[in-house]
Amino acid sequence: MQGQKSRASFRRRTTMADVARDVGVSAITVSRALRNPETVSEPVRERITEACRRLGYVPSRVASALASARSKTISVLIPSLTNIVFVEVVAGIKQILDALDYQMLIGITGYEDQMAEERLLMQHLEYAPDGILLTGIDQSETVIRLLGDFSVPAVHMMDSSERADCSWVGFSNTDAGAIAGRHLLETGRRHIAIVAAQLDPRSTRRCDGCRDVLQAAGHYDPALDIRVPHSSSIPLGAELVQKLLREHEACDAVYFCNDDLAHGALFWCSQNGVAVPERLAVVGFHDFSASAWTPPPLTTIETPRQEIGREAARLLMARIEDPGQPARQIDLGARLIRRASS
Amino acid sequence: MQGQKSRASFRRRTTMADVARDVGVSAITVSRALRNPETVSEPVRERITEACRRLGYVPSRVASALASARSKTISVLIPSLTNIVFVEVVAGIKQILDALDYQMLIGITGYEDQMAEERLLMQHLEYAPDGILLTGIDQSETVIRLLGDFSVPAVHMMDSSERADCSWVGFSNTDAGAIAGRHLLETGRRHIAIVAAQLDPRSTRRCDGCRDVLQAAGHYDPALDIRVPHSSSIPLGAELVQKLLREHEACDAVYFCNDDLAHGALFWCSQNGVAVPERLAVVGFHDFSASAWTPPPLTTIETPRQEIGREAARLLMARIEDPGQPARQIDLGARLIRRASS
DNA sequence: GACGCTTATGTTAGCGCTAACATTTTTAGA
DNA sequence: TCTAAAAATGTTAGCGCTAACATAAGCGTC
Repeated sequence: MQGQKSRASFRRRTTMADVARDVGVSAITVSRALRNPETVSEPVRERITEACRRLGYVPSRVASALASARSKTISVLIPSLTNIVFVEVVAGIKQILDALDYQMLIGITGYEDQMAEERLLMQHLEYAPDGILLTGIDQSETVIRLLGDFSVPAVHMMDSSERADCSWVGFSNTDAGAIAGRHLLETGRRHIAIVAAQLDPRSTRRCDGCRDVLQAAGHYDPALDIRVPHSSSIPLGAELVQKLLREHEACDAVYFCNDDLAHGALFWCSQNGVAVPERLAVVGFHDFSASAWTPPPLTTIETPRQEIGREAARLLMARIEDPGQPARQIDLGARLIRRASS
Repeated sequence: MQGQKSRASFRRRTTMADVARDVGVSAITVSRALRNPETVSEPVRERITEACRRLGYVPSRVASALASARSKTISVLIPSLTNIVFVEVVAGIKQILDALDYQMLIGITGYEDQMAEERLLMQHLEYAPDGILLTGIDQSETVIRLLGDFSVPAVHMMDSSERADCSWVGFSNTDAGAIAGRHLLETGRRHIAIVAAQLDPRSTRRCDGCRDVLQAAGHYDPALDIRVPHSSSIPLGAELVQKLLREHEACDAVYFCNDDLAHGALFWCSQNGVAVPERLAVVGFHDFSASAWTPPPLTTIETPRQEIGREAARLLMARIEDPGQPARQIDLGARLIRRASS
């Protein structure tokens, strides 16, 4: 317990000054040896490295962040941690951040109103993140203004936009929905239901994209456009398909805006003698790992979620390095995976 | 662009001193008004609150952390972000932290060796976390020593231990495996396979628990104890069950140490005419949400993952508040969910 | 009305590090 | 050999906040 300090109750941590004293150089030299090794002569650098190890020195990021105005931290705001879709995005982000020695703070917006996102952003600004990754492109004016006021670079994920003044990495949800609609029309379906849950701007756009295609072909039936606010799940999919078939006998296809709804529908159909795709074609969205194995395997729209996370993180890092850089937009697309359910 | 500061290129953020100057008090009074409102007289407090809002003041956690030696941050070390099991634990943790205004840094150990965990811990110590949540109880001596040296309270999750000197929240993987083994024996199975992937100490313990029960009953066959290092997935489950049935005709039951393996097995069986449970009983582990819907629904061991996250976070917070507190152990148990697959 | 006692606010210093500039030492070039 | 440039290291100050210790103001009390 030597080296006890009055302020805190625990053993005082070894500081850069301790290492400097040990080696016989100034603190800034230690700082340089650790951050820009090439600016320190080799013999000194080696003695510093050795002393760090010997003394068990662990640098303080907190002090570093305060002194340098660089926290080496970014905030990631996603709607949910239990939805595997966003977790995969986060996993992609983390891959890139780990390599660049950045940390990530996660904020959960919870599919709530824009006010909630503003509050969450303000909380995260307290941590002085060097950048922010946001889900979707429908942030409020306040959010945009806050980001500007605090000069925090931001990249939006999982959607697309025409605006040239914001950076995003994602795909067009509208186009992706349209792909599903076209596919069902092309396979001869004429009574196509659109079923969505967990209504956020992105799933709404996916539905609208599909609807527009059906409408243009003259096969849109509003009674088959079912959007419920509940959160997306397997049981909900089972429940909704059951209701749909009971109330709309003519319905011969369903586009679900999430694979888990589609899985629920497929399980229910296989357990209740509804032939898929003969009686009912099913298309999902996101291509979850189980979708290749459901009875029957699910036709769905694949979205490059990890890749979106990685690219968004790369883009954000580039903008942190060089804040003058113009906004960039990266459309990674979404594509139809055709399997036996349609 | 008024208020430009020389050091950083962006607009200088409003500080506590700015607010203090505006209101005509000292900085410490502003600090108190924000952290311990009851220690500041009402009129002053109101003027401060108003000035904060008007000036768009956002406190700096970085400065606060440095000055107070409390980062209001904890580190959570988990093996993987793509495995839903750990994400659910994290979701539980986050619930508690949000309410207490703590943030979480996530570290991914990647099922790797203990050295990797040590390196990761050292990295996280740079952020001066107020506490750490670890997965499993098999950390190396170095990890334990580091935590002691830096006086960082730790709570282990997802497993149990006899040791009274460490805090954990979880369940006995050994017992959980034993439950599966007993269940299969009780339903008359005599050629029970144990199949595991992603071998970490916890899944190994789950297998060993099952093995010991089979052994005690005289029905353990080492040839049916199959443990592969690959990561757990649906396709792997399908592949392994196929191989198993081909090579061991007598086998009449399988215990999988993860539900996704079991799902793969069930899908393969249903697509290849293997009757479950008549020809082959299947038991999984973790009770994923899809397990109630597979063909047939899967018998599995339910583990309270969100609850483990919540309780672990609560326990950690209690130990941060009062470091003198003795270590506590909370066994939340694991229980058999019997469905049609056995 | 001087005494303690509480409540409200202020002063000072410093958390551990790094930016900016200053200085010294080395190296290269004419 | 001298000079200029480059490389290596140091000095100073301060990031924005809070702990610890003043101090001042209110308030009853004998």
